[in-house]
Order: sequence, then C-alpha cells, then structure tokens
Amino acid sequence: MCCVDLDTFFVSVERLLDPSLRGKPVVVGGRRFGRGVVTSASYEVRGFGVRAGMSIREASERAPADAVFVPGHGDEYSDYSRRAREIVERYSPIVIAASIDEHYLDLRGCERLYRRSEDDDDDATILRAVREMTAAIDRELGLPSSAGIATSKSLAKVASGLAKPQGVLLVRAGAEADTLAPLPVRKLPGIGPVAEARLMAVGITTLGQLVAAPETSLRPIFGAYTSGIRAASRGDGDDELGRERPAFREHDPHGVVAGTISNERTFVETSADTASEVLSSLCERVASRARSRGVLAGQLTLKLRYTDFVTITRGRTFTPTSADLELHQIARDLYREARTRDLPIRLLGLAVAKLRLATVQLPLFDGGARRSIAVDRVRDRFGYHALHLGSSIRRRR
DNA sequence: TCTGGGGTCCTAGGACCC
DNA sequence: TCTGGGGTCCTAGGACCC
Repeated sequence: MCCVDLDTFFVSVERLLDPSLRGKPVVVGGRRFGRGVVTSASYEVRGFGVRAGMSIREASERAPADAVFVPGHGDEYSDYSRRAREIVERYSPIVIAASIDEHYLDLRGCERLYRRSEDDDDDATILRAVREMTAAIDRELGLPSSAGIATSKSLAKVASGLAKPQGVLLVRAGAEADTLAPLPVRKLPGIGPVAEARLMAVGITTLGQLVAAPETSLRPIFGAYTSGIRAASRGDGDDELGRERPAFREHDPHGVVAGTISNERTFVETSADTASEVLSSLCERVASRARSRGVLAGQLTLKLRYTDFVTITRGRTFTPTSADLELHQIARDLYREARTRDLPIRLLGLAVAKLRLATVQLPLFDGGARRSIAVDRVRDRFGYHALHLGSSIRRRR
C-alpha cells in the first residue's frame, strides 16, 4: 500500500503560476489581515509558527514582513491534481484519490513488474519504483511530493507524513507497531483534537499507550471506531484501498447518488447583507450545482451559527427537486424554525442531500425546474451573476 | 486554536410499521 | 387496548478530514 501526498500543494501550484514566489514565505487562504483561514503554508513561513487551519489574521501577525499572502486558484489546483493522478496511474492500475493532494496505490503484485536485478528484494524494488514516481511528478509537473509505503493504508499515510518534505519512507513488514508506538496519537488519521484531549485525560499520549489501553477506556471515546482505531494504531487492519470518495463514485442503478452539495457563508461585520439575501443566494448556488450534476435533491438542511458560535441545524426531507423556488420556500421555512434567539447571525449554510439522478422527462412537467434550467443556460453564456432571484439582489434606490 | 468552506460518517431518540 | 421486539426512516448534533 502506498500513499502519495503532494507537499504544500497549493503553495507549490502558486509558485508555478508565479515563479517570483519561489523561496519566499507564502501563505494561501486570503489577503493579509483579511478574513479566512490558511489552507496551505510554505516551509519558510512554518518556521514562524504559521500552520494550515490557522486564521489569516493570526498568520498575518506571525508571518514576516516579506511573506506573500494569496487567496488561491481552485480551478488550477483541480487541474494539477488530475495530472498528478495520471502520473500515479502509470505505476498501478489500482489508484484512488483521497483528497485533492493525496492518492493511494495498491502495489501488491507489482514487484515483478519493477524488478531490475536478481539482487533486489521486494521492498527495494517497490521503494525504487515509488521514488521514480515522485521524481516523475516533480519533473513533469514541477510539484514536490512525498510517499509512504506500508502494509496498511493508514500506516502508509502516517509514513508519507514522516517522509516529508520530498521523501519516501517504507515501513517494512513486521516493523509496523514499533514505528507507530512512539508517535503522538494525533498523528493517526481519525484522531482529531477532541479525541486527543480525551485520551490525554486518561493518560494516553502515544499510539503505543493507546494499543495497550483497555477496551473500556477507549470505547467511550471512539464508539464504533474503537477496534478500527486500535488496529490502525498497531499498524494492522485496513489493507484494502476502500472506496473512492462519493463525489468521484458512480451512482447506483436506482438513480441514488451519494454525497451532499453544500454552500455556506460567514457574515462579515462590515457587510449589510441580510439573512434573506444570503439565503436566496445560497439557495441558487446549491440548486444550480445540483442541476449541473444532473441530480435532484430530496433533503435540505439549513445551518445557522450565532455570533456566540452556538450552531443550529434544521432539515427536511421531501419529494426530490432541483428548482430554485421550491428549495427557496423550504429554506425560508427552515430558517424560521432555526432562528429562535435574538442574537446576530455569524453564518448561514445550506446543504442538499438524498440526491438522485434527474430523469430526462421530469423538467417537461415541472415548471419550476424548467425555469431554473433556463436560468442556468443564461448563466452559461453570460456568467453566474447575470441572473438572480429578485430576493437575492440588494434593493437599491 | 477566537475558529472558512467543502465534505464524510456516526450517534441517539422518536415515529412508524409489522 | 395492552403488550414485545425488530427494522427502517427521519432529524439534530458532533467529530474528523483537507
């Protein structure tokens, strides 16, 4: 099992787009002192304590004066991600994308394919092939990457992290538990800040301690994941690649499509946006994304966050639709149900789920959907902002 | 750690059906 | 009208990932 991870991916792409950023501290995520969070930080700026996930404001204070802050280029990242995948696919027929900057390959059975000399054992052969692969990604795309090779998927991921930057680490069969034992629990995918704190409370800080801990102390923390987490902490378990993320997956024969489509917006203090304007525009975005994917939504969930960070969600299941006006009506109802406190709102979000494939004939009978598709056609020609629902446009006098 | 925006998956209670 | 137990769906909330 091999995990290939592109190093500081967004920063690396930004440097391809603007070579003057090479060697400089770079922060991707937003303009300096603006709003947002860091999505990628170059190694130069990590030395100052800037990390992905940190607020742009805090990063702005920590970063040196010559640091460059860029908002990011999402379409370019997707394009480079796809090209990286094409290179990875040369090395194994079994590849899945785990995220935009991360791919897993199943290399079992490929040893004979890559063997160069009789002296090479399987590990040496695989290690050389993976080094060739990361070199190819660098040579052909100009992107640095790291890789981890191990008997299980999660250990391969951990190993790729240990190998960074621009390294390849192979954990030999039999060495799994010893490799993992000294690492902090947080290194294991699936253990986040909450689980880390709760483990600390029962005296567990390393993966070795987690493996040795009694079931009764882990169960309350991990629930259904307990045995999987413990197995992964020992380095055994998931030796299958598993499913591709639902967004990339085929739908099933009944027209059910996995996944959700969501959009949310945090209110800026200075903005005079009203909740109903934001709601309308979120509704249009979500519905138009559903239509462009050719799906109807059977569930809508509204998320409302107050300025004190208390978050309420209200959802409803209904006959599948992708019409703006229908979804908008439901969204307004949900908003009324959720908005019970007299406190300013920090964030509004909408998500559609229970997606199913839109049948071809349905729009002919459904005026709302037909109107929405006409709107999409206008937008295809003139841009997204060419047309909006009346209520999502600020009234001017 | 004063916290964006896109997602996935699990839990737990209640309704409803057989 | 009360009772048991299982299955499934709905809803709200929360942890985690990139």
